Amino acid sequence: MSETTEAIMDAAEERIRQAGYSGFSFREVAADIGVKSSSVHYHFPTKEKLAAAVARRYTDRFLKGVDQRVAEGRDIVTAFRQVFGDALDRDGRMCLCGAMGATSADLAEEVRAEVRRFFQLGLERLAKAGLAKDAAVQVIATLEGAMLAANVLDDRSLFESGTAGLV
Amino acid sequence: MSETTEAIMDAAEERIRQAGYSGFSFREVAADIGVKSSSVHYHFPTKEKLAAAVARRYTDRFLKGVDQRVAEGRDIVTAFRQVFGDALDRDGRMCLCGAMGATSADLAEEVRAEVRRFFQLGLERLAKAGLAKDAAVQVIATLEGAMLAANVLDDRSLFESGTAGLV
DNA sequence: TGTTGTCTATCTATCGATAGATAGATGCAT
DNA sequence: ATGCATCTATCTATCGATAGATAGACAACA
Repeated sequence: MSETTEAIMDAAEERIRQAGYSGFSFREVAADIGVKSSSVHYHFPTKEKLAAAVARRYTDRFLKGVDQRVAEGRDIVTAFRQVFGDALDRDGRMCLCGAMGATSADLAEEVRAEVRRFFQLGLERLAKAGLAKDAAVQVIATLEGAMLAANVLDDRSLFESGTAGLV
Repeated sequence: MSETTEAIMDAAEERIRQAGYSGFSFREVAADIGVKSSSVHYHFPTKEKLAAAVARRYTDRFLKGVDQRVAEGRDIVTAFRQVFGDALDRDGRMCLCGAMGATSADLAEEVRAEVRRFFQLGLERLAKAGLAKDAAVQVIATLEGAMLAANVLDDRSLFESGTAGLV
């Protein structure tokens, strides 16, 4: 993947996490990295393709982080909590798939499928680690919701306090 | 409040819950109720004012539902869970303030304030009923997140299973 | 007659997307 | 080694559609 392609995806991820799928544009992403919007189209023919690629990369990176922490000996719930917490700290924003999933019904089909994949694989990881279905759903739900609350009220500590009961 | 004003708010609420703040438009709302977009502007001068009014009505209605259930003898967490569940069932969509809050950083200031109010008053109600701060945040977070997961995966039962652990 | 509400018509700005040109790198055949 | 062709990556310019917003005419009604 070329340098520009990666820069486009980075900028797009940040924009989407801030404003959602319908709230980001080729022009903004292009301006962020100092090219023209037509150049973004060269790398990603449509908005749908760009958002889908960003979502897939996000999910893969997310799961990799979880697996890594589990390999280091942490229990699965703590691993999830840390990776969500990192995303909140490092980027200071919503979960990408939470931001897009909130308008799931309005997403282009390919994007919607990637967002679904994020939740499905997350639940799968938790189930394979031995959690019952209810517990797995509760973990994902609480983490996503706590991230949302922390963003809305602009108070990072809400993520900690909202998810403390999980572990 | 006039009949048209109410119809506008109803249509806007539905649109926003489906597509978020930046995903709904005056033209769509107008078409939904069979008027022109300029007529919507007559009742709500700006998009910001319209969304803020819809959010305030939503929050007030939401809290009224909670209070009512508490008055009927239900415990506060069950009351919250039922009201969230009703919103999911009756409207089949995200929580309005969840849908907008996901892009909180991108909202017009007045709208952002109303979304904040929803979370603040929700936490306040839970705290007044005796819940510790951590517990209150966890309840709101889990309910919002479970609604999100149910929407993304298009499976209403995920809301039940994700929030069963709260009560 | 004045108020209320809706209309038509229009404005400016931006959207996603496309066409066509260009400059530079790469590859290959003579 | 030279010269032609292709590929890559960007540009400028533009498309039709749509966004939010506004002005002014018109109708209903008190």
